[in-house]
Amino acid sequence: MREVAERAGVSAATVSRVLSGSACVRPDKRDQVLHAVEEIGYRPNRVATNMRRQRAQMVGVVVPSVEDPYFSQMVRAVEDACYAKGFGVLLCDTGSDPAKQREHLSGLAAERVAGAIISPIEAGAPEIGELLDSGAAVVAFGRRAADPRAGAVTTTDFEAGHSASEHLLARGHTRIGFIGGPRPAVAAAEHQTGYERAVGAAGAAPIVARSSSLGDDGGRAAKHLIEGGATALVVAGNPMAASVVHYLKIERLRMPGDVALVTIGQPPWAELTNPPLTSLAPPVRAMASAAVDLMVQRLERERKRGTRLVFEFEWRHRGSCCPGGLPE
Amino acid sequence: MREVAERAGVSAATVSRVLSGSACVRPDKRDQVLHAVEEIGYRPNRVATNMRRQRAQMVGVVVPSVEDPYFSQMVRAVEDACYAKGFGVLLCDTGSDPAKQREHLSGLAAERVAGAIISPIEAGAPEIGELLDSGAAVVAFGRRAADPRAGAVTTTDFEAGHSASEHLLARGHTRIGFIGGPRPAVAAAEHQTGYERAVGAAGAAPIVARSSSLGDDGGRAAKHLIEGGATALVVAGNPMAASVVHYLKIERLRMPGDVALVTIGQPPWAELTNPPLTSLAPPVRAMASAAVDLMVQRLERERKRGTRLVFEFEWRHRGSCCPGGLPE
DNA sequence: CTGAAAGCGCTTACAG
DNA sequence: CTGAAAGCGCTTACAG
Repeated sequence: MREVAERAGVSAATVSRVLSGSACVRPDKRDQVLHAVEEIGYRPNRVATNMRRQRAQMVGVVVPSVEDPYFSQMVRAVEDACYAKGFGVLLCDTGSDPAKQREHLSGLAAERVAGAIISPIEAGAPEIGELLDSGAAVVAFGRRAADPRAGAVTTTDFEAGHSASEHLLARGHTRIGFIGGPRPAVAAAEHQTGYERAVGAAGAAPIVARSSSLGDDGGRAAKHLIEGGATALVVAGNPMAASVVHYLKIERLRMPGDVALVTIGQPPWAELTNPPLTSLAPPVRAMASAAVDLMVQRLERERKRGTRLVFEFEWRHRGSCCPGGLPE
Repeated sequence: MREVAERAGVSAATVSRVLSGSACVRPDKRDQVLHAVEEIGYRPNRVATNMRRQRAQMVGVVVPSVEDPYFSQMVRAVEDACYAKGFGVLLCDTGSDPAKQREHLSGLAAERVAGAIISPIEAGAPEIGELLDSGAAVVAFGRRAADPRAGAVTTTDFEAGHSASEHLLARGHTRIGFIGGPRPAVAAAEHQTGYERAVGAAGAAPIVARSSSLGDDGGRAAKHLIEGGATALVVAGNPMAASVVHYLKIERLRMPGDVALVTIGQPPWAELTNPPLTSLAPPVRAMASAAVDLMVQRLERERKRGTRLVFEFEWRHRGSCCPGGLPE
């Protein structure tokens, strides 16, 4: 920058003002600066800018696994929105490991990111507070964070579990199984509660299998439930759904004949299975834009409490539940 | 940090030395510092560290779309390796848009990232040179970059196109179609050349449909080729494969009876279709670790030319090609 | 409209 | 082993 200033015959301050457009500069000087920038091939050093501003133009995105299409979509949409607003995206994949999540969260605090959009495994991790203390605008995605200062974009998870179950009950199923995600996930717990309430209200007994990891043992869970007499399954989460579908294929169990399936989640391959999957789709893209908007709002005007937004799932009636794939 | 130094009764230099472990410090002072850090809840400011070091402890990862499982896997594996080595990951999704790629590349240069792992749409984008000029260690992933200073981790794309075609020829197919990715992709061009060579050597005429976008019109391409008499298809890329499989489902065309399919790529849903997909799988995880290793090597000892590593595809013989899913 | 100057929070020769 | 001091490349009151 000094070089540019010299060559343009102005001060560094003026160069800065021209480049940032922060103040008016006489047109001729402006042109000289721009010219010098061109000649030298000057590239502003963003590290220095961040240093000066005491804040990195970046937002951390914390997810349990980018390989889950739910999160790939989310990351993609968040990246788009951030890019449009001039933020870089610092991707943190926790692999569903609480320890790794904690390290990533502290890392983001040390990095002085402007904001973070996190899908917390541990909603109550103290590092979330640390991140907020560092001045970052935090928005939880899909699951709420315990800290009230964090905003949140969530889905109607209880309702999803409930209506998926009712949908199956309405089709005459009385032995409905539930396969959900690992314990700490708040959303997964709500899916299950919704399921239990619906099934219980119908006088049926809930039969639940819960997986410890993200989908690895969905097949085993399905086997367990089906041997226990289940004729229908509510399956929450894409990796879990993949694992269950794979198991059914191997066992040559037909959907919906042998087992009816409703999945909570919307993997891109839902239409490629035979039959395609009836599912409750979370509006991931809309949620992602909303999350970034919420973050930016918090950045602009300081607020004490984070705003919470709730999105509804959308039915995708396809063949895995009722033969024709038709609703009701 | 000043506060910590005061409280511990030492200089800032000593605090820095304790925290970075860069030099020996008398144990008692060390403890005092650590204690003060604890008390104040001091969090080092990484922005300042980066500023001082003139380099961010970060690596940029540039991909056309994280939603393509090929890249989700790649990003995940790269993130893992970077995390282990203490680097943050700056994710840049270009949406296959050359202009966005250029902006992202310049952005990474401005950000003074230590390195970058890029899957270039435009292998010859001058911004790659700019990034290298900024001092970053650049490794191309899946496609080579034109600049010789960049390392590369690629696959045997020509061979894949060739052997996929030969596999189908060996099964008696004479009218084999090829559906590949958009033009600028080097890998896609090589797949096609391999296909053309194999088909040509067998005395058959190549019939090619190429998509402009990443998979959207795979169905249309398939329709075109099948109406043109193709009894087998080589399909390159996950999004393209999804689109083709979807089309075949809708048209109730059976694999491999009506159309035999070999895909180049290995989506996680390859085993969920009916029948499962015979494919040539790129060893994405191994490639990703190799890419990070290459990057770190370049970081440690300055070299003029980038190393190039080539990986082979692995056959996954399943049902979409020959009924039993058996090889040969 | 513009420049001189201070300072963001670290790290690292340098001297002791 | 340790401290004082310089400096990384910007931005921004402040004074003119």
